[in-house]
Formats: sequence, C-alpha cells, structure tokens
Amino acid sequence: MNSNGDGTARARETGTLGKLMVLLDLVTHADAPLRFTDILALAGQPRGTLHRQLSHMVEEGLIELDGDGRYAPGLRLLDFAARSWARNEFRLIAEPHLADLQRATGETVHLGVLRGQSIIYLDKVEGRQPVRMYSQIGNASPCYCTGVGKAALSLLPAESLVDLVASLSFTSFTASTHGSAETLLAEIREIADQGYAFDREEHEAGICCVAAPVWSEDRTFMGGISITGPAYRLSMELLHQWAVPVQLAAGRIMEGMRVRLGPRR
Amino acid sequence: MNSNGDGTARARETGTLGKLMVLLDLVTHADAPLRFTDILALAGQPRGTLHRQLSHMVEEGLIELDGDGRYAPGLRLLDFAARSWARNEFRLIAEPHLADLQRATGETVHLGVLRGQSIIYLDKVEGRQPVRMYSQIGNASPCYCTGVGKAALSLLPAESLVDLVASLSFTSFTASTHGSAETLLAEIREIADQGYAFDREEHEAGICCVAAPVWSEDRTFMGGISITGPAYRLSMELLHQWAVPVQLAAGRIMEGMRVRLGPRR
DNA sequence: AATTAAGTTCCAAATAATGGAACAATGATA
DNA sequence: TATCATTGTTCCATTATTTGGAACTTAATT
Repeated sequence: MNSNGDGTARARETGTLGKLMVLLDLVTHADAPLRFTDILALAGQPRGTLHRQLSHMVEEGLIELDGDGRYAPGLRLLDFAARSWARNEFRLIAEPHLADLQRATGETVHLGVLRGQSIIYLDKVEGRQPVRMYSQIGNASPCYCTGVGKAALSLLPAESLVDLVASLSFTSFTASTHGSAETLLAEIREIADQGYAFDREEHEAGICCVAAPVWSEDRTFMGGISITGPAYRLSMELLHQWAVPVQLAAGRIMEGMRVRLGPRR
Repeated sequence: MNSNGDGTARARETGTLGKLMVLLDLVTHADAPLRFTDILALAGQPRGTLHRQLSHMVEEGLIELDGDGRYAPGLRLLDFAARSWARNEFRLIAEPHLADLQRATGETVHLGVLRGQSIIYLDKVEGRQPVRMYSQIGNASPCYCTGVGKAALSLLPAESLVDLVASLSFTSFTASTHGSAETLLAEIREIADQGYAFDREEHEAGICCVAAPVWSEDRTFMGGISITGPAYRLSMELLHQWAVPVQLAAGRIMEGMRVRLGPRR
C-alpha cells in the first residue's frame, strides 16, 4: 500500500514523517511545480489527508504554493542546506587538498559521499573558468556509474555491498554503463584491490574520471575524490598516471581527519 | 510550553511536523554537532519522545548521527536544496540580468527573496575571482539590515509590514544597524517612494550596497537585487548613480517573468 | 566496585492523523 | 449566461500515532 514512484515497496518505520517525506520527494523530484491533483494521483491518498499534509509543509516552508495553485520545493530548504554544507567537517578538511589536486592536474576535482544508493557531491573545484558550483554541489548521482560512487562502494563490507547492489535498478546512461550486479561487483572487487576507480564515460558520454576512496574511521563518511574531464583530453594512460596523486590526496584528507577529529574515529 | 531558541512563543498549526522542524532548526542552527543530551535540554521534551523523533529524522536522512553520538544536519538536505534551486523560475529568469549588471558595474550582484523575516539569497554573481558561491547562496540574512531586505519590505502592504516589523528583534551588527521599528519604518517609507534602497554598512562593517525591489505579480516572490561592494570603493555618490541601472535590471527581470509566467501573475 | 550520566525500550493515556463525504470555488462548454 | 465537470477545501467520528513517565541497559567517571 505504501509505495514510491518506481513501484518498489517502502516499509520505513518513520511514522508520520515518512509519509511527509514521500510527498517532499514527489515535489522536489518533479520536473515542474505540481498541482494538487497531480500529487493526489501520485501519492494515492484521500483528498482531505493530502490537503492537510501539504498545508502543514507549506506552513513550515518545506514546499511553496504559488498563485496558480502549484506546489514547488520551498526555499527554506536552501537555508537548511547552506548550514549543513558550511559546517560539514569532511568537506572543510578536504577543501585545501582538492584545490592542490586541481592545481596539479588542471582538471576538475570532485568530493562526494555515499548516502543510500546515491553519491552526494559535497564540493567541486574547477579549472579555468569556475562555472556555477551549486548546480553540481548537492546533486545526487547514482553510485554504480560514477568514479566516486564505485570508489565508495569498494569500502563497504561484503554483505552490505551485496545488499546495496541488489537493490539497485541499473539505468543505462551510456553504452558503457554497468547493466548488471555481476559486472559491477566484479569491478568493485578490482577497485578494492587496486585502491582507485575509473569512470569510462559511464554516466555521461565524453566524460571520464579517476577516483580514490576516502572514509572517516567511524564510517560516517564513505566517499571519494575524483579528477574529471573530457575523454578527448584525458586518455586512459593519463588517468592511470593520475591514480597516484589522487590516492595521495585521499590519504592526506584522511590524515587531516584523524588529526582534527581525534584518533578514535 | 512550546518555545524556540530566542524565547518567543510559537503557536503553529503544523502538528507533528512542526515539532520535528523545531528539532531540525536546533540541529542546523547549532555551531557544532549536538549530543543527545544537548538537544534534550534545548527542546525540553521527555527522553523517550525525543529519542524517537531523532531516530525518525536520522532514518529519513534529515539529520545524521556520527560515531560519537553527535547529531549533525543531514546531507540529504543538500539534494533537496539543489533541486529546489536548479528549477527555481525566479532565479532562472533573473540570471542573465544579474550577469549584465555585474558586467556593467564590475561589482558583486545578489538576488534575494523574502521568506518570513529573512532574506534568502538565490544567486550571486561576482566580479573578478568568483569565490565559493554556495557559501552565500541559500544563506538567510535579516531583512532589516540588508539592501535587498529593505527593498523587499517596501513591497509589503502597510499592515503586513507593521506586523512583520513588530515581530523583529533588532540585533546591532554594526554601529549603523537599525535599532528600532520606528527608524526602520521611516526608511522603508522612503524606499517605497524612491524605488531603491541602500545598505550603509548595516549588516557588515565596510560593506555597502544599493538595491531595487523585484516581485512577481502573484506575490510568491518579493525580493530584490543589489550591487554590493567594499565601502572604500563604493561611495554614496556612486551608489546613487547605480540606483538607475539596478532599477532597470529589476524592471527587466519582472518583464521577463510576465512573459514567461503569463500575464495574469 | 560503586556511582553517575547517557542512551534505549516499553506501554497505557493523550493526541493527532485518517478517510469519507459534504461543501465551495473554479473553469469549461453549450 | 446557465449548466456541468473539475478542482480544491472543510468537517468529524474513527483509527492510528505520538506522548510521557518509568524501568532498563550501557558507558564513563571516581
């Protein structure tokens, strides 16, 4: 009875909050502001119930209702996110090392962490003309077709990895995107051995990267950093060369966390 | 019984959600991750209740619990915010005009909207070396001591304005910050007449700006755009000169909204 | 080892959410 | 303009969740 967009059952134990989050997901994932009836159809709840739920969320600023009766994500979310980002310890510690790596290679550097099945990008340092950052930072990307994602997966204990991979639905973004759990798991094993990962145009055609895993000892953060760029400029040979500096930068970030957060994490 | 940080009573009709949002506010506004007991003291709720509430929010990714039992804002908020920002129509329409204004003046240009008592910055276009953007975008600043804030206030109908101003608590960020409703209301009236506002180092010492109001016809967005810079470079004379281009840019943004969103808004 | 503090679980009572239907407003069509 | 269809809002008895107190477990401190 309780289901989300892609038809998978959802049995979370989060009471009232869980129901509201489903609605927030609907509104924020839509391509355009939704009308009451649209949400009614998607959520499959009684009109009265839905109306009250939406009213409460509008009142709290999580979603907004415009003059045409369309529901859009609320701007209060920006304030929450800005605070969340500004004080994130992992990001603060990594920042200078990302800048170093960018200078050393001239290409774009990313920092991302695993959350559920997604990689959430926490930072991005670009080469020449720094483009709009926010359009990338905060973005959630699939873990199975990004360098940072596969690097993060290589940190999981065997059982968690199998569970997570089993729950993925593989979307083929390009011709080289992994299409099955088997091939993905095989590559993850390889990555775990060698300590770095590649993205061979698996998420976006013409874009490739080399990534290294980064984690905090308490496993609050399991993610990675990557050097990303256009395939015509970044040959596999070059990416292989860069595996070393990426791993070194990853090591320095983890060393920084040990110093800052104390040895027991 | 239900109170927030600054002791003001809070009587919202948002049921369970309202209580959870109070907690999310606590966690995101804190200077550092909070321990269970810290939150217990701040929230003033029974242990069992608080524990379940926090568990639910952790489960949903709104807050995170690290290995030391400290609660921090959740990174899922970043994903929500990134989507909220990426598709915001007001921002999308304003973007090119902000860039024009930046080029014309060489100084930093902001776009912000009024939400409650705060201005939430939706965009920022910087001059020479584009600095980290996200550190500004999404930030909530007081409405009574920012150029965009006062410009936005000048759009409110008399009664709403008085109500809002009456609910403000005036923090003196600098020597020139407004300290009372009277002086603020007097300036707002002036701004409403002339159509532009100044910030004379009222929020941050050494930083001033000139701003013009921008709004959508349905009043979903009431905000403004501003040209901001260091006081040593931006004399009051220069700011007065820039009032015209800022107002023109504001006009073009509103024209763009009429075209895009239809004439009835 | 004893003591204090911190975190977790349990359950009857209090409270809020639900869902169905009736009602109101809007907009399309003849 | 009158009619019908659609969309959005309000109400209230029923149902389900949240609440708050206490008991319990675990971790840290003396």
